[in-house]
Amino acid sequence: MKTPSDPGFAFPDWAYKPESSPGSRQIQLWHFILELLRKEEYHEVIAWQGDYGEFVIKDPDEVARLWGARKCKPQMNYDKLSRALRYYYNKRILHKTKGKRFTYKFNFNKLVLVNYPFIDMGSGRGVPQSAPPVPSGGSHFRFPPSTPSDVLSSSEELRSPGAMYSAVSRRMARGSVSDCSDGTSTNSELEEAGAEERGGGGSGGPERAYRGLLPPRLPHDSLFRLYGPAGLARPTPRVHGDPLSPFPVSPLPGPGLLPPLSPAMSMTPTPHLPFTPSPSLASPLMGSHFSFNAEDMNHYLQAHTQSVYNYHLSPRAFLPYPNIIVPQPHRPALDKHALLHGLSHPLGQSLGQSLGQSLGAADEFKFKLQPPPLGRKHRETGSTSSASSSSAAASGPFSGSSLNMSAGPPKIKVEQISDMESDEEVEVTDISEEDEDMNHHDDDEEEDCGGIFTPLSRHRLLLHHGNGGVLRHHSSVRASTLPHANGAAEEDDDEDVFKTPATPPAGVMPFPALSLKAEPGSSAPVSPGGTRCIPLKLRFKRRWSEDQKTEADGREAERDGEAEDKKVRADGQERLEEEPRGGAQEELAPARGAVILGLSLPPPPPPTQRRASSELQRATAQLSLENPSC
DNA sequence: TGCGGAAGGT
DNA sequence: ACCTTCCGCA
Repeated sequence: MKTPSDPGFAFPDWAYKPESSPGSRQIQLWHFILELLRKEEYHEVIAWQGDYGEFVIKDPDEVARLWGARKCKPQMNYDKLSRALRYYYNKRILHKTKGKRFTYKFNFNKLVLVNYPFIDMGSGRGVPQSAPPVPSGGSHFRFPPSTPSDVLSSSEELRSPGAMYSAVSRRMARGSVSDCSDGTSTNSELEEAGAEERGGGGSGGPERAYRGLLPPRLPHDSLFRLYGPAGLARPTPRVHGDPLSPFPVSPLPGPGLLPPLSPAMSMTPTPHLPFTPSPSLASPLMGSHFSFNAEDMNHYLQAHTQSVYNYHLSPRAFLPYPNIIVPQPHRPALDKHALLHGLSHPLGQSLGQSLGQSLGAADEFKFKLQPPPLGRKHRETGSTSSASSSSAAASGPFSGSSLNMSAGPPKIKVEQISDMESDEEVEVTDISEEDEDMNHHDDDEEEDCGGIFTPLSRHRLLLHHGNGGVLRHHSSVRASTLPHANGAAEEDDDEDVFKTPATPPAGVMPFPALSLKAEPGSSAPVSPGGTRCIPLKLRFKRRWSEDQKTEADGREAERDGEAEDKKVRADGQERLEEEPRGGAQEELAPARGAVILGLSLPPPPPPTQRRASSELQRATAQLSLENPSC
């Protein structure tokens, strides 16, 4: 199949195809939905609601019309659109919120938001509820078990928890946009509409901010600092450079090596990933997740919610943003790495591209994560979730993140090892798109890809990177080995997704290699060599130790929240927020961090965290929804 | 309303 | 692969 190369790392197709990108003509429905959700202009027709990732189609006909316009299918109607949405159930991209009309919920874990930076779920602003998606609890995310579909897919598609973070970041990076890529596109109706509203609305504010989020890759250091490594302490490591990497990159290898894929990536990964959740990823080793301080973690968490973050991004996403790339001036090492990875220069290239190209194009990155899980379906029924949850957590959603790229030498694949049946797969997605040019004007809210990377963003990104890097390695490495710790994992699949968060420990890391750069104070750049040189093992060990500590703390935190999901809905979002807090936090934390990195995120988080969220939200990029060509 | 099979298109 | 279209069932 797809696998291109052997190796392995493959993203789900849907995650990273270029076509999927928002801008592209081939935009996928879920991408489109996210785009609409992120735009205030459309909040009257579709908006985040309640639970994290939950949205309501307020005007089905209009949404269908917009979708039809985007796809040049004038005959589109809600009946058809909803059929398409139902297909997502099996893919686990979406679930239906039972009992609520026209209300669906994204399974962020799987999504690759990458592509969408915009996702912000909530802009909150306008929207009433706004808040969407963010999970406060971070972990909570679980979906409701309900869906049978969960089953799964095995494919790569879904599952990877860990990844999420990355995704987020990526998204940020990307910005969205299609336009960027296409250049042309974009605009169409949506834009039009948007324009109108915007003008009046003021949407500008937040969104713009959002853009900033993503920084280019470089930041890791910065990020790191921000949060302070303190916690971490780990000196070393850090990450590497890439920040991003959530994906994939290569894992292991050297750390430093790879630069991150995309800017986006950078962000994400790093930090935290929460854990590794996925079986695959998570390796035993990892268990620990990376460590960051608790505090740091918390921050992250707060900032975003984990869940959301989990999305994977698609590779392409990165591409778009040229800017993202790393700022750092030099980084020789990176370059090299970049090559491997695909990332290349800072500037221009977006990771994505490179990745694709380098790796081989088509598959671009192949990060393969794991094989698809089989079992889910069976389990679904059970829904059991809770138990699994923990386990799940472990494997969690996030785990996916680990993506790895294989870049260099070490290639680490993330494949599952055995494949057990478990499900967990890791996904990784990256995003890459090509970036067009570097410049986009920021201005636009909508389109600009460029905007995304504003300074602000950068900072944040940086943070992520720092941490992330380390983690990733672990994860990646581990992934291969790991079995799920929990047996439960199997079951959860569905839930997994949501759960993800919980496990803190692990760490997540999904990000592989890339990140690793070193960072420390000294030079940012990690040289590939350098980093690599150091034995990874050592590094891991160190981390591991730390992680373990953390884990211990965090671990239990996880809870499930299964029931909650469902219920939550009923209550409303609010509940969500509350729950998470307790023990969950810790767990979440990692996740969140990711989020932060990533970026965008959903909506507003809970009150406490809101601020972070908001920032994220702001960051959101813009995209154009419709397709001009039609 | 919502689900999901089936056929077909790209 | 990802819908789009159509349709029967609940």
